[in-house]
Amino acid sequence: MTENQIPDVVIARLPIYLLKLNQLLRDGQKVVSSAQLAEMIGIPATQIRKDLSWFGGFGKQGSGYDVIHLLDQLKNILNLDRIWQMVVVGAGNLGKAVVEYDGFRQKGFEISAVFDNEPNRIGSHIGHLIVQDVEDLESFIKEHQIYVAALTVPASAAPSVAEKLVKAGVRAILNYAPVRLLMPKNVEISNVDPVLSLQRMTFYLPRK
Amino acid sequence: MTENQIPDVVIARLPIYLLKLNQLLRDGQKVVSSAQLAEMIGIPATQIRKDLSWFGGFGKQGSGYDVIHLLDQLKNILNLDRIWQMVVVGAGNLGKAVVEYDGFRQKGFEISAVFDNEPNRIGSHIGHLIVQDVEDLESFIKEHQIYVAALTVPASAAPSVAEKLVKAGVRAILNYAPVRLLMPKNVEISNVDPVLSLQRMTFYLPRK
DNA sequence: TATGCATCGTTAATTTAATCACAAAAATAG
DNA sequence: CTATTTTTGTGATTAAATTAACGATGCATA
Repeated sequence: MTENQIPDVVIARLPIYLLKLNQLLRDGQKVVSSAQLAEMIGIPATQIRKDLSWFGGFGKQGSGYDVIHLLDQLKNILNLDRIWQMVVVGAGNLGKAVVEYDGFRQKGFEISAVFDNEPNRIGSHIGHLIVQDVEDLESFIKEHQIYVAALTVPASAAPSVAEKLVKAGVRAILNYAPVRLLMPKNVEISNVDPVLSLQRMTFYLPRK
Repeated sequence: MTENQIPDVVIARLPIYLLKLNQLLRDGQKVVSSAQLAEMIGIPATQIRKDLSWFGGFGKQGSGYDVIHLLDQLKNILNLDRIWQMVVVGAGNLGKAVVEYDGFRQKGFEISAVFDNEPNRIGSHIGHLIVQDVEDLESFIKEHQIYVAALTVPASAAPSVAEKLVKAGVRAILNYAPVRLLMPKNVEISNVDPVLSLQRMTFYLPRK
């Protein structure tokens, strides 16, 4: 039972390749070598080739990778050859910013509903959406078969809301709350905490 | 010259410990063992001990770590025993959200100015700040000795603005633009790109 | 004060990831 | 058509990170 388990770090790099390939596509470049891609991204070429080889050979010896073909393949691998419906829980400033940010839709993540528990927020408009009562969260997720959610509630509320999301069927959570959520291992979680990033970087700064 | 180089991954975990310790402090817990901390965070206890041991022994055998003391030590290690002044470049929706988010200030990162290049934004108010002309960015950074910046401009503008920041003296950039910025290695960069996180997670989702 | 238990700090072992090195394939030039 | 160059894909190697193991130390209890 030696399952060909692909490392997480490899998966995490694929979206970066995707980003760069999209840029090359816009620039009208048809073919790219691992060396060129590597230089643009700032990692070794051999790592790109190794990463891609987990999924088979996408390149052509002597010339490199066809940009469009590699893009298609990566989208396929990452399950990005479809639109993902997504709910946002928490309609405060952060939730509002997430809903109004157009980058999600552009990349295939469509926000189909926003929820909150505060009566004065429920019913208000954010973009083209109307904030719904978090009471209706679970039924909405089940009915619309939602697998992806963004969590923009305060840290104190995050664990219980996350649990609700998972119970209803969500399998990927983008967590903006400054807490670490413990999840069953069939649920993916990504933490968006810019403060943690800053706190990491200050380690390397001169001590004034 | 066998410099005791501390791995990046270790540094990246310290802010997570900090986050949890702050929570324990608020909960009034005085002492915590590596095992308890580990369980709360969801990583092995031995990793926490190993990580901390890079910086010396902070714990007491038989009982564990004094929460306040460990907090102090970690803050010290991460250079968080001070306020960091920070500029934000880009006063669009994202920049506005960043400036209005109170979490930075609460954790010791004070936003001291916002810049943009659009004439109709320059002079407008965001929170208690007035949007300044990006022309004045470099002189401001030099004059106020700013080392930290958040970049909330469009992807197309990000590389040139980043270069300006670095030239003026910034050494840590929180990059919200969906591009990979190549930086000299004495400059730290953290990318905040929730779409990349989503694209990573969808790999693990059932294929519909 | 002595005994047992809890927990750290650290060295060693194991696992995982990154890099090297090169054969094979395709393109290009002569 | 052949030689040369380019570039991939991958097995082998090296490096790095994680995990395990355990001695040493402090605490609690009788």
